[in-house]
Amino acid sequence: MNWNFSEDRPIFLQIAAQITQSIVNGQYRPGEKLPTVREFAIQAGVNPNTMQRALADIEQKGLIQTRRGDGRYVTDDIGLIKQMGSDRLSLATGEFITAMLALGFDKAAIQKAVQTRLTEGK
Amino acid sequence: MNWNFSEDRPIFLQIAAQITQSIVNGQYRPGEKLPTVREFAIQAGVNPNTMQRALADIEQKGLIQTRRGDGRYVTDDIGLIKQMGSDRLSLATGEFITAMLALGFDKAAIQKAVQTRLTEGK
Amino acid sequence: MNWNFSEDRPIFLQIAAQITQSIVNGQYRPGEKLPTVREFAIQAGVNPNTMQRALADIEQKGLIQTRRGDGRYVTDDIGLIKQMGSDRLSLATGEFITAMLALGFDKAAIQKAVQTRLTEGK
Amino acid sequence: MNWNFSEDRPIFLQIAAQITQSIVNGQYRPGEKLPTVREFAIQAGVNPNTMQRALADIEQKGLIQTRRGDGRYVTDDIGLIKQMGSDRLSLATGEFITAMLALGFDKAAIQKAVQTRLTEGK
DNA sequence: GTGGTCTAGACCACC
DNA sequence: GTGGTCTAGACCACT
Repeated sequence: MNWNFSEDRPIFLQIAAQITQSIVNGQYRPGEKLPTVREFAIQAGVNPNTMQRALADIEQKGLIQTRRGDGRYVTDDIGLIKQMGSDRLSLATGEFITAMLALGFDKAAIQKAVQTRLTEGK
Repeated sequence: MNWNFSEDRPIFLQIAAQITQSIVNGQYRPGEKLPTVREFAIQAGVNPNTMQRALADIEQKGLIQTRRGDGRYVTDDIGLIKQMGSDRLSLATGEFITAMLALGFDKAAIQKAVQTRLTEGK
Repeated sequence: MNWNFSEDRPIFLQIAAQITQSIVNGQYRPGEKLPTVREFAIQAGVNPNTMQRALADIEQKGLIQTRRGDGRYVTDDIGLIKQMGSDRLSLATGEFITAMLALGFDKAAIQKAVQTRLTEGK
Repeated sequence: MNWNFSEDRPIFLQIAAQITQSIVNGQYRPGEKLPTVREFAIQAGVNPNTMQRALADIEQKGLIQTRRGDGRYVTDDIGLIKQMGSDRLSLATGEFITAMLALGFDKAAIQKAVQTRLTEGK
């Protein structure tokens, strides 16, 4: 995982987003035990408090669960994980398109821009 | 213009983005005189200082120009305005796609999501 | 005269400086009649009030004199004009060197920078 | 640092220039932590907001970096700092010489004035 | 009447 | 405790 943060958003949110991402894309598998807060914190080079907050954020969404005295585990509710991914796709797509339409681009232009980006990395 | 702000980002940035948008999409035309800081502030329901900061932000990008003792004007550099729009489209598209790929969606899924959204409002 | 103004200083001061300059360097000769405020204003593309203020500024230093019902004339006090030039040279040199020393450049570096600039246009 | 401000320029610009100067001349070293906004503000006898604006100005040029919740640090990019110094020297020299030539002084006169000033403090 | 600057003081997010 | 944002209100320079 590449832990480089931008300065315009809270670090803990960026961490939460990245870990969530890793769960959704399967890098951390359902039911798998996660590193400790301290390990995560060292790895990311942030204060343990910050990491704690990020994990609490994810837990609150149900993606991870804390077993006291044991550690944190990815949920084994595969449906929830998939749901989370779909939600993000849907939400991000909606925001993206709305913003571009507001800028005055028409549907064809947006479609073309997406197309170009998707194929250029080929 | 709809001046409703979300709480998770600085208001002055949201204002700057909205006014920039209005310039890019042609709502404010090149060379046109803008409302005064105070008018804008009242309209948006914010403090004149906040509005001033937003406008300074836009000016710093070259989209508007200040004539002291007179008022603020949209730049008449049409190229710059178009450029700004293209930049935003390109940047937003890149971020959107990168984020979705990171979530584990493949190109087909992304394309389909965009397609669906674009045609559904039809 | 090239009337292009920077935005970070009052326009009337920039105008005053330019006209003063033209008197010091002999472009307007001692005793010569100057254009009217209105002519000057049109030429420079500014409000007559602004030009008026600039000329008042110069007059207050004694470089020009107003003869009511007639017009404005450059002073015929050649000594004063020369003095004004020397003052500016001295003042500007002092400010320039003080600022550069404060930035940490030593005398040799400053001298070299001046030398280079003076000879490069050759 | 001597915090005495002239009235003809915005205070925040004067502050920014002075702090920039202190970074360029090595008074604040690369990577060093700067005083807090409030400390700086008290020291200079200005409102914290004014100081904040000055620091934001410097940050925008890349000379300092903000670590949120922690403090501000001088950049450790020594090249950038040196560059900034050179830029200022070059810019100031150019402006100085251009202005003096416009006043009608020839190269020899300018050179002599600089020379005199540089050696007189000896 | 325009924009620009400054002060004072409050509140919040973040580490 | 750190920086960031916002409000309120005043004053000034400029056109």
